[in-house]
Amino acid sequence: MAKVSMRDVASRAGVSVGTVSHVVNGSSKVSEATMLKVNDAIEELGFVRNAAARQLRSGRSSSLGLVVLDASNPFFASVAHGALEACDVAGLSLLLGDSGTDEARESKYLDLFAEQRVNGLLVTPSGADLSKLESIASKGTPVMLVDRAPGDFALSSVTVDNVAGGRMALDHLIAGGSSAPIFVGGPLSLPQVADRYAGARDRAREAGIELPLFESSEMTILAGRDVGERIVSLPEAQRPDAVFCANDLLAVGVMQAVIMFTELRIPDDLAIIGYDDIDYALSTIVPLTSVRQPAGLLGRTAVETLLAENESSATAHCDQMFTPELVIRESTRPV
Amino acid sequence: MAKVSMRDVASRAGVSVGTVSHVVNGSSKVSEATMLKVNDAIEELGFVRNAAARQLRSGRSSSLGLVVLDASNPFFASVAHGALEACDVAGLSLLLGDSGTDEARESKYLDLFAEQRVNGLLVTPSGADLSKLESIASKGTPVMLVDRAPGDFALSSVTVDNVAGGRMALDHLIAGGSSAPIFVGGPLSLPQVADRYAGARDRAREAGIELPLFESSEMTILAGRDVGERIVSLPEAQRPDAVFCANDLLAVGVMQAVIMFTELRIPDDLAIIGYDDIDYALSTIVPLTSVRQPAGLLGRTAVETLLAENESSATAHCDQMFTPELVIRESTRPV
DNA sequence: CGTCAATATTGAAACGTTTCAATCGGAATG
DNA sequence: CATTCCGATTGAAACGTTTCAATATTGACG
Repeated sequence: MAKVSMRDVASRAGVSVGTVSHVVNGSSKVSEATMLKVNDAIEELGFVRNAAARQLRSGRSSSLGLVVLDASNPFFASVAHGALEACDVAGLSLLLGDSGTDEARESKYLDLFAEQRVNGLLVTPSGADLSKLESIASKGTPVMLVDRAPGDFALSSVTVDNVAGGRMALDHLIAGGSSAPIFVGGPLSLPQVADRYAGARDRAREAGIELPLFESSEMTILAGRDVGERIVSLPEAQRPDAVFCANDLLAVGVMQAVIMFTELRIPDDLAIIGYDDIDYALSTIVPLTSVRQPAGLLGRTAVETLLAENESSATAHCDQMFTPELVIRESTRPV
Repeated sequence: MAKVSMRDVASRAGVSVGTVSHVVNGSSKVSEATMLKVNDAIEELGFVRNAAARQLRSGRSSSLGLVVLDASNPFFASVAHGALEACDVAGLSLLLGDSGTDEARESKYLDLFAEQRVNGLLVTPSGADLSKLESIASKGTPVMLVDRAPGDFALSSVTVDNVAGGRMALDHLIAGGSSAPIFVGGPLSLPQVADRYAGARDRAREAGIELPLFESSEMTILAGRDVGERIVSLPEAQRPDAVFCANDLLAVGVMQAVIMFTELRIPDDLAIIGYDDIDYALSTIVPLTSVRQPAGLLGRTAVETLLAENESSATAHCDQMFTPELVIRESTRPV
């Protein structure tokens, strides 16, 4: 066990502790010669700086906290991945928390991270009440909401524009000639789903068509397959010519039902468009057109914005909204 | 910004700093009355203990480091999830690192975590040379390899028995009546793939049959589809009656090729079995039989073992190997 | 050779805890 | 009333840095 402190390095190199600190941090001019001596001593002794001590003395911490709803969900995994990239270039460590959409656990992580005096907090909150986060932010720890709008709370956020995404999807379907599209997604209590539907319905109305809602119980492949079975069993006159699904998993489920139970051709008889553009989207039987959400970018931007806010110690809150991007593949008709 | 220290709490409560510490940590008997006073003061002032200071003084850290190959990969996301659960019960924080299978980045995280004086390190190493990890471990920081055997290096590990998993898969195929199975997977330089193949081939030989290898370039759906196309274009006499894929993504790809290009029925004409049992496995068109790897358990066990080793400060290294589990669905013939 | 400025180096005081020997105040005992 | 003992409390010394005013060293210049 190496318990080597700057004191040891200093005495080995024949200089003072202050000088060692300067060498290690480049905080002040040090002559070529002493620098060499000190670096040699560090090498020989295997000195490793003590983050706790430096943080205590300097007051600056070198870590960020990230609390997600479910670390094993690919979307959040990508968010974490992106956040990590940004931390990397800033030389920061990332503390990970997983609330499992449980407010108590979320709160526990918040407390834990407060003790660590993290430089900032990235949180996808579980509940509707963000007052604890607000109070943390007002005490000086920058807080950034991820994939969640702040509503009335005074917090910064990084989100993706779900209304625009919904509109985008319908735009594409209509341009491809669809005159009887439907929307699949749910529950509508999820703000993300509600917004996507709202955007899509608006665009449909502009074209003078309705956008019937086929609500799903959750956002999984199986739920999508259930809805798909409902769709294919409709009388032919009521059958849609296009389906917009609130995420890719639903779209995959719908596609499976269509292929298993009908002879309908995709996209000729029925176009399908998903949302998220997960990795599996381009690997479905008929490659899936999808509205891409930049999960990694979300994480990276959250970190960068937080750091920038920290820098400028601006008190103003900043809401950053990304515009999703349409990725056209073979499950929809070309325009 | 609340900068409240124990000193502030102490003076507010009219006691000494030491007493506050005892109240906060329950480290020594404190009378009911003072305890109340102190807790009141803490509440009023909004005191939060400073992890850096306590770590510096006590020498004990309260965090673990986890370095994975790719944080956005669902397998590692689950590992992280499991590790987090175990940290949770132990009251530890988890620092996350993502090497992207780059040894330099891995090394950078190792250094970063060394500065943080983490209580232990969980690592899925990128390269073959584990001497840096070995040296870290010998300096006193417990290191646990995750999903990777230590080979000749003196390190503890938590893995899943890939040989047994491969054997298990073939066992099931043969029991279902297969007489001409093949193996799909690659590159064989991945120890995981090589072991699965070895186990499967052994079992096949015991039954007096060969297990031809269809090597894939990587372990993705697309690579699987490529191999699938090769398989379906074989002359009928050479066509296998069962396919064992080194992971589920490959299996999905093979399945897609079979459904797209042939009239073969799964499992009657061709059985397919995958590996990992990812969430999507039960959502494929024909639900996929798979050899389940307990990713979450892997992470959780890694943390628990590491903590236990830490406790006992045992110098002996411990290799823990899980046995995978066969999950039978409709893509294989029942026995 | 003396002086001055510039540049390198030093020393010591924090930072907020934990920890432990020392002290205090009572209650119980003789 | 003096003593002993015991639990509750205190005070101060670390822990390993950073930081900054103060000092030492150097080189250039007159």
